[in-house]
Amino acid sequence: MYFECSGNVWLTQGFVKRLRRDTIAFMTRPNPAVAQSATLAEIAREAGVSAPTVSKVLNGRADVAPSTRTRVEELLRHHGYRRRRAEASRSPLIDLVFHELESAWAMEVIRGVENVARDEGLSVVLSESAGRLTPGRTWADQVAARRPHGVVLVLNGLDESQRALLTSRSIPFVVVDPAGDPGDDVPSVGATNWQGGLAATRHLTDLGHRRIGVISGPSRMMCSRARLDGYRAALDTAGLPVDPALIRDGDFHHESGYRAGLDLLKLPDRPTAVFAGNDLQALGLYEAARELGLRVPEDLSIVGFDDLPVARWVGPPLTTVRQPLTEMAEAAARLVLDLGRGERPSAATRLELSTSLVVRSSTAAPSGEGRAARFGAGS
Amino acid sequence: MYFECSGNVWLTQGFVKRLRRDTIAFMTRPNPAVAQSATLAEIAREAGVSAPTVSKVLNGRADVAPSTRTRVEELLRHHGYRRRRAEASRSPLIDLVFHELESAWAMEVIRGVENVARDEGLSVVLSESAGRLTPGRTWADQVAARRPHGVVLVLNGLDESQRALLTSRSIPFVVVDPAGDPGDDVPSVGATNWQGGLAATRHLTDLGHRRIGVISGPSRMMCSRARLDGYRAALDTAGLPVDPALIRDGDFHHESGYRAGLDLLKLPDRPTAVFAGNDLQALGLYEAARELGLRVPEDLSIVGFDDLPVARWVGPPLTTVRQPLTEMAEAAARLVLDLGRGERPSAATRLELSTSLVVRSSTAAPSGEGRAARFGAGS
DNA sequence: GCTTGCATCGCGAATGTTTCGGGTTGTACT
DNA sequence: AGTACAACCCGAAACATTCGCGATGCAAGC
Repeated sequence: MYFECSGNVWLTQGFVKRLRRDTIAFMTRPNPAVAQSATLAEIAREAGVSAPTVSKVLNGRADVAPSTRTRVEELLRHHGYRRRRAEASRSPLIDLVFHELESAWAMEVIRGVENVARDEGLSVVLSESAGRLTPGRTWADQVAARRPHGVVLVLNGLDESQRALLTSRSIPFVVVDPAGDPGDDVPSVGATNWQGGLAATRHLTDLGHRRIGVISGPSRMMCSRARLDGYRAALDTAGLPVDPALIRDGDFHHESGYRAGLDLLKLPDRPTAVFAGNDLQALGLYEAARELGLRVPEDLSIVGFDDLPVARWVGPPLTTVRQPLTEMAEAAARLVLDLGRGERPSAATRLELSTSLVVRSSTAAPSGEGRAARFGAGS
Repeated sequence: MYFECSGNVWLTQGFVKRLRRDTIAFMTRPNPAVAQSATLAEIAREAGVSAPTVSKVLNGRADVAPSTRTRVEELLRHHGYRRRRAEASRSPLIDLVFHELESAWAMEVIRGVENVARDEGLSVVLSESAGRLTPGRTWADQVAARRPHGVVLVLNGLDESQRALLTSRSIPFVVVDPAGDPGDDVPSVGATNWQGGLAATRHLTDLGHRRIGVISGPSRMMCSRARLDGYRAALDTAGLPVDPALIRDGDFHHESGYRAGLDLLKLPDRPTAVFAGNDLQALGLYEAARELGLRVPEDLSIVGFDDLPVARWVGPPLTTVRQPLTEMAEAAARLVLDLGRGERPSAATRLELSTSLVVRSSTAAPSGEGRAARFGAGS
């Protein structure tokens, strides 16, 4: 066995032993200047409580009076307390918290985090923040209690108190596809949604479409807005007007794609193509088109977003913007682990992986217009 | 707060306190007859080693001489050692181990386990057993190290040594949809696959189909075989011959459904209906049918199995056999937790949830035959 | 033969954690 | 006012686990 000593210097056992004997254990004594910070017991004494109480504070147990808790926390912070034994008391875990555990979307992310975790010998803890837990205990409490190496969050919003909790326990975290304001100084990983929306729409304008509808995601989510703006930019570039009547809101689920689709397709001057916002909404749109007897892509071109596995499997295979969800999750996991090792600048990192258009068979030139169909439906 | 006392009797705090005061703590003393089994320290003394050494044995650390290890293990077994404090030294976790983390299938199972876990204040640890870990450490080692309340397994096979490891750490486990021999005395949760295959096929015979193909799953998996046998039984009941030419093997993935579908549909006397074995294969079959210009359900009826969310979303919506994956996973999770509490007879439990046919729009009466189509394709 | 290098094994002491009984306080009911 | 009760809070003691070191044994080199 070897001993690692301050970074990259390795000492053999024999050397250490000789050194210790020769120097009469002078150098190997814990150096008070480097200050192994106080022990739990010392903190306790100073705070005028018992060791178990301090332990409880550290572990976020419930039965500590708020006043005591703050006093102890103060002292802990002041002393820069660190568990003396067992810095390995971080569990070999990485937490993955979804706001809502649904759809194939989540699966891709899970896979990505799983991959990285396995490489690092860690396991993945999955939780959903939406449903309520035992009252008083949020996901953050549970996460803090198990001391994982890091947390990957897929949330709509990050509560300030939860964030403080993680920070105080020095558990690093990264947000995937954050919905919040971009002003946040939270490290995050996303995709180039704007460019994706642009590419999707430009693909349609390039095919010759002039009336292009869009079903946007929830407007509170940044990614929806970015995609929508990409759509607008593409229309603008092509010299086409942005018609508010062709813009519909959805919630990224199948059902809303169906409803918004019916709306759009029943317009007197219906669009010949629709950018569906995501793949699930695109599937809903398929259904609406079927119901109205419209053929895809002959009568209606459709572009999705995400490139879920199912996009390849539906009929006709869906043209969509590939969002590298698995890679994004991998990047997030790696980033959070690096943060834990202190290997990254603490400057908030914002990583954006690029999207790419995947052309399949759900898009074609508009048939009813002046220009003849230029492309067939073949894949 | 209430105190539970031996099963269903609940005592109020006041009552307990009064009792304790009045009886001068006589009755509430730990009863030596109920024998809190030996502590770690006692075991250590008896074995002639120190407490830390026993601790290491318990936790499977490496640095214990084999002879010492066996001696201590012997004593532990002999005394029926149990952690005295901290029966809660089980982490508030429940492990969920997949052989392969793929497809929407897994997502449903995850959701089910998640639901139960949240109710119980536990978190879910997800792992995949297929890829290799750091050499020498299998999923079972990791699971054993974190002492979860239970393990839900979704595996093809359960290694004997891994099983022994879990048993020796008294970590209960349950297998979902086991692929192995039914002779196993492992508690498990499944679905009525045979009945499902029967119902799917009978639905087709009832519609008037006479040539019904089937794309089976991997034959080593019990569920595939059960579904196939259900298919056979249904044909038999309807007085139809079982034509081996109409039976194809798949691997439950989209691609194999496509290939097998092409095979079947190119037969000179092609089937008018196919039971696709599962939903993914049904989607592959859709694609094959599209490619050959066959309409579903007019020219070809298709029945799937599983009822994944996507089954509702494809065009036409897929008639399929609903397998209550989420409920199965919930049942498995509950079962494994009950096992951990010793609330179930140790007799191996085999739970089978029932499947049910969900008729959508991918099935109709055969059109080319004597009897006219009786049902339209509308949903 | 003696030293050196290295690995294995086990312990003492330090450290953190859990259990669970008891004190204190606030509240509702008599 | 008195009683009963439950919530809340804390600590002593019991307990498990880790750290660092020493002891021992083996093999190679001088």
